[in-house]
Amino acid sequence: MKLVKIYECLCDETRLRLLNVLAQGPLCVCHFQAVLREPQVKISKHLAYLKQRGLVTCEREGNWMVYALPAKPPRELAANLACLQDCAGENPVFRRDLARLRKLAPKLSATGPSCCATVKTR
Amino acid sequence: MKLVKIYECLCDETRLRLLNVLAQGPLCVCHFQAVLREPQVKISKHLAYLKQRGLVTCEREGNWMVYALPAKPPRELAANLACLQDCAGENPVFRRDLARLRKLAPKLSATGPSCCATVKTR
DNA sequence: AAACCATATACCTATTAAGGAATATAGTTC
DNA sequence: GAACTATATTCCTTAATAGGTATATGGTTT
Repeated sequence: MKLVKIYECLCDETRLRLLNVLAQGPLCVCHFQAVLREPQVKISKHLAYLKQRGLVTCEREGNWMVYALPAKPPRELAANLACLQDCAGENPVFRRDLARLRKLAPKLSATGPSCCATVKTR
Repeated sequence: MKLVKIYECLCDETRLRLLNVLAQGPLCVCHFQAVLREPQVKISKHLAYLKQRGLVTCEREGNWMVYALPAKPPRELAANLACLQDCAGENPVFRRDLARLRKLAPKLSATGPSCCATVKTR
């Protein structure tokens, strides 16, 4: 994976927020909307951008699309995601997102992918 | 320093190469030209870009402009520069740049800023 | 199969950036 | 001060990206 391509993915705030949230576990688009409070198009397009460059994977579950970080990310990606985690803790926006995610968490399955689909089937 | 701004600086290959070389120590523009084998305008403009965003500092020494990484970079920057160093080692382009820098090194002062100016005055 | 839901895509506009050619600037040397 | 050197800036063209509105797609439910 080309280093520049990784950084291109990281140089947009919305995408940083998506990746920061994803570090906590897989999530579907509608939950991203709730956590980031951004319109569906915006979220969807940035996820598509990330997916095309291999920064995230996705899987359909019924009506929902569940996005996740790659299971075995290449070295450069792993390093940069770790670095992002390291830096994101200080930023209020990222912290607020994680707070909202946590408020959502009780409704999510503890075991399955943390998504609407899982919520529904339980 | 905003995280996104850092990544904006990192998402261009020329700038990555500049920063990779700078990790070895300060350097002037003409040496960057020799190491990267890129035209002066290109180097100069990318250095200006980096400087404006605080990723590098510069100081005039006679006719030469000596660029360097900031003495005390903010946490996020330090983390990302370290990460870059960690990743760059595998990339042939970065390695080749460092090899060219080393070939230049004997001509450079061991103590002062590794630049033409220093070379001249010794 | 029709209505419905979550998500993706197409199309548009505005902004940003990259690269090159030519020229300007700041400092040095004679 | 005139010629010279290293570097910066201006101007241009081209390409990429962000964001929004509207619409399409794929799967589900009734």
